[in-house]
Amino acid sequence: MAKLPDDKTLDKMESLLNVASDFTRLKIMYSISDSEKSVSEIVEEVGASQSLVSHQLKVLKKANLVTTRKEKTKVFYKLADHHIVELLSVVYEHVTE
Amino acid sequence: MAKLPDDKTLDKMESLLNVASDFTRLKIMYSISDSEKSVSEIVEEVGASQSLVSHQLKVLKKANLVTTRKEKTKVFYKLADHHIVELLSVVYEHVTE
DNA sequence: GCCATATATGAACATCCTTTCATATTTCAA
DNA sequence: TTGAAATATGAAAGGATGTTCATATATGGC
Repeated sequence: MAKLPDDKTLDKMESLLNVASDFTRLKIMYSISDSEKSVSEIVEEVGASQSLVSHQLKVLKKANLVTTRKEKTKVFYKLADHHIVELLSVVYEHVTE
Repeated sequence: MAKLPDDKTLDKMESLLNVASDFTRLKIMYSISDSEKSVSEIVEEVGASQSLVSHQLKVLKKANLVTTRKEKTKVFYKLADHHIVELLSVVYEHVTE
């Protein structure tokens, strides 16, 4: 395994893991892992309140885990890159083996 | 990407990510990623207090991320399996690309 | 048994986080 | 421009979490 990363890198790793480590946000990430979805669609799929989903989407966006596209009154969210899916896969494999 | 896992699995994923998402614990995991180490060696390498390291090792052990081996007065810790290293790698790649 | 070393534990504190509730903002249609 | 739909925001409550400090427990050598 590689050497211990410097503190700055470890900080970023901690942040990423922190953002990923939430039940609601995990559901949201899975919800948009196939294709982009509007907030209301995510709310529907995830089964959480509109407010909560909006708050958590903001967290995900601030951490650059998702990107957005606006169309009329709707806002579509999707995962920022493939690393996110890989991360979810590795974690999923670990807990379901 | 796969379907949304059931709540039980998501709970486990959340727990694993939660445990991994801490600065001190990340350092500890890297410290023992090459080979097993005693608590005092980990304390030395990580640069945190003995108490903190012991507390966090307990967290890691409870989550089954590490295993232990006792020898005389020393306790050696090592990563439980290869998934942990993979997880660290994926996260590292994401934040350093 | 007694001491020194290694490790673990418990309480306390401060900080951060998730969630809810109420409300604000934006955008379009009529 | 008024209303409705979609999304975002702010404050507040409640619980969880990381860290420190002091102390306890265990183990082996003498």
